[in-house]
This record gives sequence, structure tokens and C-alpha cells, in this order.
Amino acid sequence: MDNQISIRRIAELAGVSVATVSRIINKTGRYSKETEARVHEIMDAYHYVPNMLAKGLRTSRNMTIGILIPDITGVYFGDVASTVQSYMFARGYASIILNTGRDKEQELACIRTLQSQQVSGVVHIVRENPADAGYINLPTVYLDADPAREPNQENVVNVTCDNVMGGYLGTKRMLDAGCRNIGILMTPQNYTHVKRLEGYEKALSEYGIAPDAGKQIHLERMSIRAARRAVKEYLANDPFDGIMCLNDAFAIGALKGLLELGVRVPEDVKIVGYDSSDMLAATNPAITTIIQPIDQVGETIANELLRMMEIGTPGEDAGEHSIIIPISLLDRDSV
Amino acid sequence: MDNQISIRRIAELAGVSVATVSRIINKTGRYSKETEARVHEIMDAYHYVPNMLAKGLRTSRNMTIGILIPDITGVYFGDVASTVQSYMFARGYASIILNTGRDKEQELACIRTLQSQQVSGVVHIVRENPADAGYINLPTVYLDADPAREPNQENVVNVTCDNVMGGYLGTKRMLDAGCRNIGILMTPQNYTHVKRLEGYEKALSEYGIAPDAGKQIHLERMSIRAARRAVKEYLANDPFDGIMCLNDAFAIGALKGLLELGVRVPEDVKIVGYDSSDMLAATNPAITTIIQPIDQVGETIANELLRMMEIGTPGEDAGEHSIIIPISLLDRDSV
DNA sequence: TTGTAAGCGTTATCAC
DNA sequence: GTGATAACGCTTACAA
Repeated sequence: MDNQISIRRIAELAGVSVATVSRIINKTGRYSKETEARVHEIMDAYHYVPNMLAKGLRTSRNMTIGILIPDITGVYFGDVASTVQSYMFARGYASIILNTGRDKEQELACIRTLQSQQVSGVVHIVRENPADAGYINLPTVYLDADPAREPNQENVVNVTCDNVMGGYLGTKRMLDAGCRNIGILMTPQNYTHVKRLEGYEKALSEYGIAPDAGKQIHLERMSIRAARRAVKEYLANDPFDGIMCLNDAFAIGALKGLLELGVRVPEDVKIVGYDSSDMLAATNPAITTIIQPIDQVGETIANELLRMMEIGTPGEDAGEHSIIIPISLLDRDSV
Repeated sequence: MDNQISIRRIAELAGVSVATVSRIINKTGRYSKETEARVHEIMDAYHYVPNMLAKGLRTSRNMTIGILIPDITGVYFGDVASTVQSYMFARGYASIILNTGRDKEQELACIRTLQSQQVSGVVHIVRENPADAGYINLPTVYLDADPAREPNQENVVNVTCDNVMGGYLGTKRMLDAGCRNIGILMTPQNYTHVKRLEGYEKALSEYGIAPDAGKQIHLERMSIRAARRAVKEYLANDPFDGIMCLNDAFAIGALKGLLELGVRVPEDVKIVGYDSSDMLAATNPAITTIIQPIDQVGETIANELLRMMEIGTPGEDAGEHSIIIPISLLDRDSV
């Protein structure tokens, strides 16, 4: 009951060779219906479970991928990781999920671990810092990395949502609702935020409003608290009538700050957030937000990875090296 | 640059035997300072990464654990899993995290996968359904499982927070604040909720209030929506002045429902929630809540697992089979 | 201090 | 249709 039973023992019990058992397990080569039945019977009876270490060692392809993520806890990233995990599991792959934290050191350690574990591919979810290309040529899908960073490599795909469109749609919604003095809450270190800013400015310019750096509130940490404080400060100088918040924490913080100031939302100031539908639905008023389609992102990542892992080097039908997924705006009560 | 370099190749390059290299890598046995230096030099130069599959196969102990979780996305569970992962990583272990979903089938598949991967231990985070003992005797730590379920097995530890105390403290806070007609929002399938209910009733009885099953609002799904709807319905029949919500979604839903009804919180009805500090801080008013100490839970789980994995079978200093971690109440504005 | 070699559980290449 | 057997990369007696 303690140690697992091996293919050899199964072979003995069934009175055949290990080779035959292996063939039956993998449905390769030839074997008679009868031996097959007998072997399966024994495997079931003894609860045989294949040893993926041995298999992986032999085939140099264990059914495992690595998922690198700044912090599983993050809502959007965590959800995507979760989707990828489930999707890959259904395809027979286990996922080693590693929190990279904010630490560069840690990130490298994670990469080494994944290599040690001989994963067949890597999903690398990235926040601020462009990741080092510390791999030895493993199929890798990045989420939200700056595509310019990677020298259009084989074996590497970048996936990201349409950030320009996100910034644009959110801002436009407020413009359409009458706002003319819209601030933006962002983390400039983040590649996605830079693109979203682009969309924000595009929307403004369509309304003949010149971009004004003074309306960009730059925050280092993506925290509710920081956003709350910042909004209160900035509002004193410049009476915004709308705020584009580039993530969920910012949106919540902004709302809290505004409410504490006695400002009415959306009557006096309007807000658009980003991500985390649930959380932003929980506030009062519920916050209008840009939705990145988590399932679609997860599936795209998984499919791209599978494609690369199965074809080996992409070669001919390498597909795109950069994939952009459309987003949408979810109207609620903050605009 | 493509395929990884092996210990054998390193040995060749350094002009020593694989045994010596292995000793140096693992710092076991004897070797001279000089060979050590030379070998390390070569390993660095060629970016040697040990193959954990081979190592694990040989030692039958790859440095990997499995984490089974209903859904990484869940706030409390996800946070705990994240903590465990980081903690174990620091100890040299990688974590295979698997979403078990709500499906019994899927859960078994996950367990088989972990066995296949030869993990050294398992963390099993459980929601509603007590898990099958589908393992082959692996060190396992359960979070929030009903301890009565497991026949006080070797190799198994149950960790949970003090649920009775949680229900008690939350309810008592509302009683102290003057409530006398307190409802409770719960999922009776969930073991932790049953214990929390116990605490709730204990608090009531201390105030001479008899338990009244009519005040228990039973919900199947832990969703914001369900809670919102339920609160509205029930309030029509019985004018609560307080609601003990046994998870964060319930608390948010309850608040939303109340607000929509024009009920003032906390003036007319008070609310206490459970978990998810961030989310419950985001609402307006911010919700008073029971805090389960995530870091402590994660560390306890990791330590217990390490203890079992390293000692092998617990034997003598087996420690407790069931560990209960204290919780606390965080006062905010909903009471 | 170092080397030789067996073996971990598989798969795959040969034979038969 | 089936069976020996080498090999995957590593650890670990046992020898030297």
C-alpha cells in the first residue's frame, strides 16, 4: 500500500514483458486484445499510476508546464493563470505555478527551478519589469510583456489585450457623458499602462483636447490606499470631472477618496476602472470598467503554448509572434 | 544552447568522474577544494542545471509538492495557496497547483496526477465536499476539512482557523452594539460554516437569545448575487437588525441588497463579514470582518508538511493531527 | 580523495 | 505479437 507499483511488477503479474505493458499503456505498437485486457485488469487491481519522472526522463518531455506570475493573488493575473492551469490540465499537463514576487533574484530562481523540472513550456506573466531571457530555449508565452523587448524570437509568443483600445473606450465613455477634464491614474513602469495612456490621449484628441501631462497621476504601487490619497491631493489643485483608472485598485481607491471628500459619483466626477469585474461591481456605486476577457486570454495562451510544444520549433506555420485580444467596456453606475 | 548539459558532460570537461561532480553538487562525501573549484567553474560556464526528474527518479524524492484547491481564484484559499507556494519555494520545493473545481471526478484526476508526478507531499484545500482518501499514503495537510472525516491517520494533519470563535466574535460585536435580532448568511454544506454557526449561537445564548432556525439563511452558492437577493427577501418577513455573513461574497451581497432597499448601514442594520479584508474595505461603508491570518495559516501548513516529509512517517513527535489557528475581528464601519 | 557501476521506472530499438 | 535490453541523468555503495 505504501510504495507505488511499477510497470515491471505489472508485467510480472500479467506474465508478459515490460515492453508489452508499455505498449499497452501508450497504445503504441501491437498487442493482442487478450493481453491488453489482462494487463488492464492488473493495473486497475493494483492501482497502477505511471511514474512521470521516469517517463519524462526517458522521453525528455514530462507533461508539465511552468507558470511564472508576479503573485497568484492578483485578480486578473491570478484568474488567467487559473484558466491556463485548468485548460492545460484537460490536455494532460500539470502546471508548476511560481510566484516571482517583485524580486529579480527570485524571478531567476524560478526560471532555474522550471528548467530543473524539465518543463515543456513556460507561461510568463509579467508586471513591471521586462523579464530576463534566462531560458534555454523553451517555448514561452508572455502575457502583457512589451513585445519590443523580445527580439522576435522563435519559440516565443506575446499575448496581451488591446490596451490602446481599453484606454480609448474608457475615456471616450466619459467624454461622451460630458466630461472635459479627465485625469488618469497609472503606473508608468507598466507597459500596458503606457499603451492605455496612448488610447486615453487618442480619445481626448478626438474631442479636440490636448494631452496635458499634469493630468497624469503617476503611482508607484498599485494599491487602493495610494490611489485614494493621490486623488484627494490632486483634486485640490485641479477639479477633474472624470478619472480613468488603469486598474481595479486605483478605481476603488479613487472612489473611496472622492466619496470621503463629499464628491458625488457620478454626478460630480465620473470614474472608469479596469479589470476585476466582481470587485468593481461590489462598490457603491458600481464602477464602469474595461473588461479583459480572461477565458479567452487563458485559452489563447494555452493554445499557443501547446502549438509550440507540439510542433517543436514553430517553423512554417509559426503563427503570430504577437497576439492582441479585444476588450470591452462594461457600463455600470460610475459614469 | 539547446539541450541541457548533463552531469556526465561536466565530469568529462572537468576531467573527473560523475560521482565526484555529484558529491560536489550535493556537498556530500569528500573532495578537494581544487576539484570543487574547477567543477563549479565549468558548471557555471556551461549553465549546468540539475535534472530533477533524474534526481527524483533516483532518490524517489523530487522536490515538489502538490496543492489541491477548489479554485486558485478564491480570495482566502488563493492567498493561502500563494503563501504556501512561496514558503515552500524558499525551502527548495516547487509546487504543482491544481484546481479541483467542484467536480469529484476532476478531484480524483488531480490526485492521480500528483501521484504520477511523485510529489513528496500534498496540501489539500477543501471547500464543501470532504475529499476522498484517494492517496497512496502521502503526507497531506488539509485546510478546513472536517477533522472527524479522517480516521486520525498518520501522515495527515488538519489545519483550520478557529471557526467557532469567528462566529462568536462577529455576532458578539453586533450584540454589544445593540442588535437583538441577528440573522446569519451561510452555506450549510461547508464544514467551517457549521462551526461558525456554533459560535453565533453561543454568542446569542450568552445574551439569553434562543437560537432560531428561521434566522439562518441557507445559500447554496457563495455568490454576491445570491446573498443580495436572499437578504432582500428575508428582510421583508423578519426585520433583522444585524447579519452575520460567513464569507466575503455574502457580506458584499448583503450590503448591496440592504442599500438598494434604502436601509442604512450600520444605523438600521449592522453587518459583519468574513475574510477578504481588501474587498470588504472597498465597500461603502467598509465592512467589519473576521480576519483569518493568511500568512500564519500558510506557514503552519508548510511547516507541518515539511515536518512530515522530512521525518517520513511522523512516529514519535507526530505533533497534533489537528491544528486550530486563532482569528481576530477587524472593526470597520458596518457595525 | 576519487572512480566504478548498479539501479531508479520508463521508452524504444532491435530481434524473434 | 512479444521479449530482451540499452539508455535517459542522477545518487550511492563499494573499491581503489
